Amino acid sequence: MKKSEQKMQDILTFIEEYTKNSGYPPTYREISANVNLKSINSVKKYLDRLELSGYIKKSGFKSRSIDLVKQEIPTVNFPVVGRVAAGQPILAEQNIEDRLVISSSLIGNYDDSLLFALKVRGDSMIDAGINDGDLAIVHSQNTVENGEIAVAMVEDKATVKYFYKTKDKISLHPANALYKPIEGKNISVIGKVVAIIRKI
Amino acid sequence: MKKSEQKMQDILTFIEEYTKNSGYPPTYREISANVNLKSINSVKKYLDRLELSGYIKKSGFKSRSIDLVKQEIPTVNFPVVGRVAAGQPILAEQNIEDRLVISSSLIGNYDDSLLFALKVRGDSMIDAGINDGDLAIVHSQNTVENGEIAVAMVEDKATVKYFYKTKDKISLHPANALYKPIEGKNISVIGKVVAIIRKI
DNA sequence: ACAAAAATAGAACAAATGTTTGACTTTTAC
DNA sequence: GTAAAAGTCAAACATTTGTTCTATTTTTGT
Repeated sequence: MKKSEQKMQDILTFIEEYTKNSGYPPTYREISANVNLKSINSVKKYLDRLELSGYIKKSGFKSRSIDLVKQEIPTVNFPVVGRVAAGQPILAEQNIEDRLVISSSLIGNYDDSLLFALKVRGDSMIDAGINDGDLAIVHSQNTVENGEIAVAMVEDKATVKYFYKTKDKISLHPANALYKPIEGKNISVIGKVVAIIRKI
Repeated sequence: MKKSEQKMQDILTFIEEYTKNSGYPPTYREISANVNLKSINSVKKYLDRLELSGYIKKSGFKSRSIDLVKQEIPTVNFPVVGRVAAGQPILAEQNIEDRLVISSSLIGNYDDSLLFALKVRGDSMIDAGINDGDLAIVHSQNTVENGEIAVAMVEDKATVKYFYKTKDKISLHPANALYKPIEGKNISVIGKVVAIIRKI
């Protein structure tokens, strides 16, 4: 590696760290002081190269206007809801216990604002690999396809089950021989389980 | 709400958006032009208030030195490794297929740089709720406690199993009656499974 | 409605920051 | 090894940018 390429790398690293720590990018002089370059002009030349190479973007004559064109990992940000009370909207302020972030690629291509997480209670879905205490990532929707895992409200309580619908009724199937399917008209789907997360 | 409090809110929002879009914070004049304030001095007074209230931090006389004291959700960032080849270090460049981010709170209190993820192959751990295709988040370590779920190298292949050690041998137990435990001396633990993620 | 307090405006100022220039030194490529 | 290219340095410059000051207007609390 050329000596100057190493310096280019050093400068880029310094900009990244500085920006992360401060919340704003460094000045040319701050860079020069930290990468062992006594000339501000040298810094400018390196920054010009970094811009040409596509690592940063600058806006001429503006101070601290180094924009790192970083390849951030895309994420989704969603609330964890605690008890789901009937009547209330699920995402009401008082239901939200926490907020989490995960890579978008870990779930499907869903709208960020329609996602929420719910702690699974009980072992009724254990044969589907969903254990008591697992966190279910749920996409809010009023209907799901047959065979998909749904979150549904049954007698004012949220439950996670396989969803099946025939022409005359809806049934929720557990994945555990110890439990019986739930059937009835008074079942409303509130979402589809799109991912499961378990802390071990 | 007081009129000036609304303006304070507007300014904070503008700073957040500007910073997100540009990668660096706005100048006083840019703020003044965008929140309908013709005086730069007014902007300064608002920023002073915002700093007193703890919403931002400034460094006197520095340009664009508005640091948003945002309450970011803490995350960990780790690689997804593909095939695990024997001999090579697991985290070698060529093994890394992707990088993911998840909230720190979803795993234990582990060192960011020792985490990696591995796609689970087979159904040998299905009774532990770990299915074929699940993503195991693994903490690199050379030993685990009895009963914990480990990633171990067996005949040059990585496998996920319950770990048990007696005084004379190590055994790896599947969670599936169809499989038999693996025993032997030629077993090396490379990590402990700390979380499971499944995309449905 | 009124007085006090707060907010706004405009201008001038000083510090900082990016740019340019030219000479010198080191590195690179043959 | 040598010449060309690239990198470094220092200084001067122009622009941007935060700060300060004073007067005026608007808002607030009673």
